[in-house]
This record gives sequence, C-alpha cells and structure tokens, in this order.
Amino acid sequence: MKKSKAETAETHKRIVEIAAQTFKKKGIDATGVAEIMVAAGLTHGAFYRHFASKDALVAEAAGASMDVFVEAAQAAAAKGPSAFVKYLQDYLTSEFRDGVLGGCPVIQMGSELARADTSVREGIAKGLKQLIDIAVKLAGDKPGASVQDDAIFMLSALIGAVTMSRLMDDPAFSERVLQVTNKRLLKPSSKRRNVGARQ
Amino acid sequence: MKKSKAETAETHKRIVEIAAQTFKKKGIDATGVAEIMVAAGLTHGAFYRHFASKDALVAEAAGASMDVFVEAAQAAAAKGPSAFVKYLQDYLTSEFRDGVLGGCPVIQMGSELARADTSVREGIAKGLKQLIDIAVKLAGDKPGASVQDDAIFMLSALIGAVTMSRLMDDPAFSERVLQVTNKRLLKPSSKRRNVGARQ
DNA sequence: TGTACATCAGTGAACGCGCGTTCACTGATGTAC
DNA sequence: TGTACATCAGTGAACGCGCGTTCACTGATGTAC
Repeated sequence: MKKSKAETAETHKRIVEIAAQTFKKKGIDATGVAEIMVAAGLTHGAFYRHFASKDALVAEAAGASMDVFVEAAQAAAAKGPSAFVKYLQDYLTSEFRDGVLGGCPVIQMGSELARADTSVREGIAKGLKQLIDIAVKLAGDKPGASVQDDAIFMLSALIGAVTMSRLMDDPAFSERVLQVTNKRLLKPSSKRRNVGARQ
Repeated sequence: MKKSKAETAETHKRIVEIAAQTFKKKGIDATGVAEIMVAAGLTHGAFYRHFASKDALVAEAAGASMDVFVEAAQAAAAKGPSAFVKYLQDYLTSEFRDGVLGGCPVIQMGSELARADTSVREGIAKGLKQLIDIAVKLAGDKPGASVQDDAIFMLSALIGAVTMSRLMDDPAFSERVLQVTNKRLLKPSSKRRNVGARQ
C-alpha cells in the first residue's frame, strides 16, 4: 500500500507532532515508538519508513516543538514590545506551566534533553538563541552587549520560574513563584526592569 | 545470610546514595533497579528487602539528594551572607552544572520529577522551601513579604540559568548564561541587587 | 551463659511484559516505454 | 494515453533484550528460654 508523496509527508509530520506532544507530557524514555504510531493511526512497523531510529524522532520532535514556540514569539514580537511582554506573561501562567497550550519543550523535557546527544540539543539551543535574538531586537535602539545579557537573564529566569513552579506541591506557592517572576521581570506598571531595558 | 541491623541500615543508605547519583547522571527511567544494586555490590533480588518498589526508591533518593543540598546551603549560611553568596556562585559554575560535585536534583532530574507522584515531589518541594527560608533568614532585619519574594526570584533564576546552560551546545554561550546570572544576581562588587536586598 | 529457634538480608532463577528494531509481504503509486 | 513494472508506505509477526517484580532457598543474626 504505497502512499502518495503528499500523504507520506503529511503522515511524517503527524508522527512528529504527536511525538512532541507525548514526549512533553509523559517524558521521552517513558514513551514508546509503538504508542506514538498507534496514536498516529498506524502500526509500529511503519515507523522505520519515516525515521532511522527513535533518537532521530526525538531530535525532530524536539526541534519542531521548539520551532513552534519560536514562531509564536516572533509573531508576538512583530506586534510590538507590549504584545511580546504579554506573550512572555502567558508563559508564566498555570495553564502554560501544565502544558495545556502545548507547553515548552525546555520546561517539560529539560533534564532529558540535557542528556540527549548533539543532534537533539542542537535544535533546542538554536531555538533558545532565536528567542534571545527576538528580545534583543525588540530592545531596539539601546546598544551594547548588556542588552543581550538582559535577554539571556530574562529567558533563564522565566525557565527557572516555571521549572520551580512545576515542582511545588502546594498550588498557592506554585502560583506565587510564577507571580514573583512576572512582577520582577515583566510587570509594565512597575518601576522595575522591563524587557530589554538595562537594569 | 541475615545481616545485623547496623549493616542493613548501612546497605540501605548506600543504595539510596548510589541511586541518587545514578538517577541524576543518567535519568530515572533510564536507570534500572538491577544496575543500582550491582553498583551497591548486591544482586537485584535484595532490592525488595529495602524498598517496596522502584518508585519508593525514587522518592527516597530525590529527598536524600535534596537534603544533602539543603544542609550544604545551611552550613554556608551559618558562616554569614558572603559565604552564602559564595555557595550560590558555586552553583553557577560549569563543574556544578555538569554534576561533578554531586549536582542539584532539581536541575538534573527536573522534568522527570515534575511528572513523578506526590511522595517524590514532596521531598523536592520541602527542600526548595527550606532554601528559600535560609535566604530569607540571611536577609535578616529587612521586613515584609518582598524579602521572601526576593529569595524565590533568586532561586528560580539560578535554576533557570543552570537549566539553560546545560542545553546550550556552544560551550562559550553556555558559560555566558551562568555568568550573566551571576553578575545580575550575586556579584557583591556591583551596585546591582544582592541576595535578600530589595530591588 | 548456652541452646533452640524464629527472623530476615541476600542469592539467583524465573515471571510476564513492553521495549526498539527487523523483515517478508501487500498493494497502491508513480515512472518508463 | 495505455501498459508494465519498480518503488516503497504500511502491515503484522517475530527478534533479542532488559525491565520491575516474585519467590524458594540459604544461613547468619538476634531473641526466648
């Protein structure tokens, strides 16, 4: 039952998307190839017509997941600084933390990705750098390396806040972790540091 | 071959320590019960004389790993604010990031722990709260909830920096991520915010 | 204190199971003539 | 355009393997008398 090129490409894309979702939700090691294929409406045997190995799928899924993320950031940034800040604030919500809106690969697979091989980490690192670049460009007129430092600091603080929030068993404390970082890093109404602004 | 109570307790402790190390290095799902027991100098059959299940070991190992971490922070804090800042700065080094000095369970098992059941997350959450308390106490005289907010923000920013640093494939960039957070959060020589100080 | 016995830490074989991967086969697609 | 054939996406059985867990057994420990 050979399929047309268009169908094959569609199937490939579907497998990658389902894999990305499942890896983020359940973890990479805890998700089997067969499980993904069944979710894609296929049997496990077809897997190796699309990928050389599970590792190859992991690399593609992590990269694709990161790309979706970066594109959304880019779209928000295109609407201006306040839309971008709004986008970052959405990152610090319980819905996002729990992966309801697709979630962030860095948060949801972080420690597994850190142990993965180069091909996997490349896609993640590329995405992180793109996010930094987007924040730097939004800072605009301000010069110097410290603008990039601001973007790095902001991004890593966001990642840490959501990571910590996910580990807190007390829901109120978990929420507070997000709010603290939101207040210190992003609240436009405060006198505190804003995105891209020098400290 | 029944063993004395002292020997049994020692063996139990050794298994937990080896498990904590291995889970942090290789990941929880990727580490087998038999592998841990062999590293502890036993056969896998003895495992269930010490733990009800692998999950029970995970909970103990995560808790123990967190406790070691908190005790070290407490010891540093007891020597005064500058020793504590020094301790936090060690956290932002490539050695620590790579787990050479035992490493941090939150960084190295973060995304797997976030998916773990309550008994596992309890130990981690408790440790995180203790770390926050230590930082709050060091801030000392200064009043208000914002001192606790400072501690939360600092801790999550540290976690985020090391997480991001681990994902960067470019070593120079990886190092820079750590340095940026060090500079912004901890550098005592700068005019920037210090530990526990209000922003 | 000395003896008899219950306890239980550790051994090693065995369990069912799901994993990643392979493969002979099917049959629609797409190409060469 | 029509026919013949090579390609290859998908099927489903099978592979070896390691997983978490169980269990009958061993023999030193620790307790009861």
